[in-house]
Amino acid sequence: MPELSDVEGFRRYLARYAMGRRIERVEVRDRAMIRNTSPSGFGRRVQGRRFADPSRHGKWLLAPVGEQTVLMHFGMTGLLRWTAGTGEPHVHDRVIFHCSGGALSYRNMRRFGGIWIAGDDAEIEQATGRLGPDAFDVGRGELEELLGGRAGVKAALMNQRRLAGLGNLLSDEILWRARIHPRTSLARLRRRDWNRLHAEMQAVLRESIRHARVPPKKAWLTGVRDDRAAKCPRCGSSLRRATVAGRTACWCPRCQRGRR
DNA sequence: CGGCGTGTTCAGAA
DNA sequence: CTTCTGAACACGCC
Repeated sequence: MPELSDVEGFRRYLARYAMGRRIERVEVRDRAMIRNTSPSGFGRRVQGRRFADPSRHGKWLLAPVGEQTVLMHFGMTGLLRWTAGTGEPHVHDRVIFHCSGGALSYRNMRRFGGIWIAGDDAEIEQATGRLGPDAFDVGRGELEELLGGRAGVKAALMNQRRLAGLGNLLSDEILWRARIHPRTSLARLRRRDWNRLHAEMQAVLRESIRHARVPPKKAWLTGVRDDRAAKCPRCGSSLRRATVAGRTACWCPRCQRGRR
């Protein structure tokens, strides 16, 4: 699930339900999900403090709690749930922040990702690694500078050190709309390609954030890509899929002409 | 049983 | 250093 737009949804969700609440107790149901300290050390650093206004950088959610920052990464199957905190937890609730008036669950089926605690910017970077600027904030000129090089365009879009937040679905959607083949080398992009790439990136992100996911609309690649024998929503050609940059990419061989 | 997936990381190679 | 590939991680669903 989680790419930039999903995590932005989680950020708003946390702000809506948990912000301002005092953390009474942290229930660590899977200690492997607390990634850079022990469950008890984690608890000591956040218990008795309140969730403040959360932020997001790429696919990372940063939730200030007192002087500390709780960092969450959602892997492929993570999400947040706010509950009354009184019933049986869900099987995949790995960490539960019991607050005054409810509980925030970090749920994650496949257990990729996890939760880190950081006391300053250096510790934040230790957890996240170097991240490029958030994709939603990047301007047209900046995009070309950030992605400079000769990598394939899909690989570059998904490289979190260059540009933070885009994953497999978002990069495919953006490239499909911009009519650029995912294997095209950055060095081959012309000015008009860069213009479309940036415009479509902004448009896709804006609409995806509005839906808190990449919307599976039939007019979008994401709405049809999972069907067998899927057809391009724009021209009706059979979509092609293959491994690009280590992921299963989906594209239209007619709209997105291949150019190495 | 085998294959697959909206993510990251590491080793190894070109 | 850059870039790419494959494997690993973990779990549920075909």
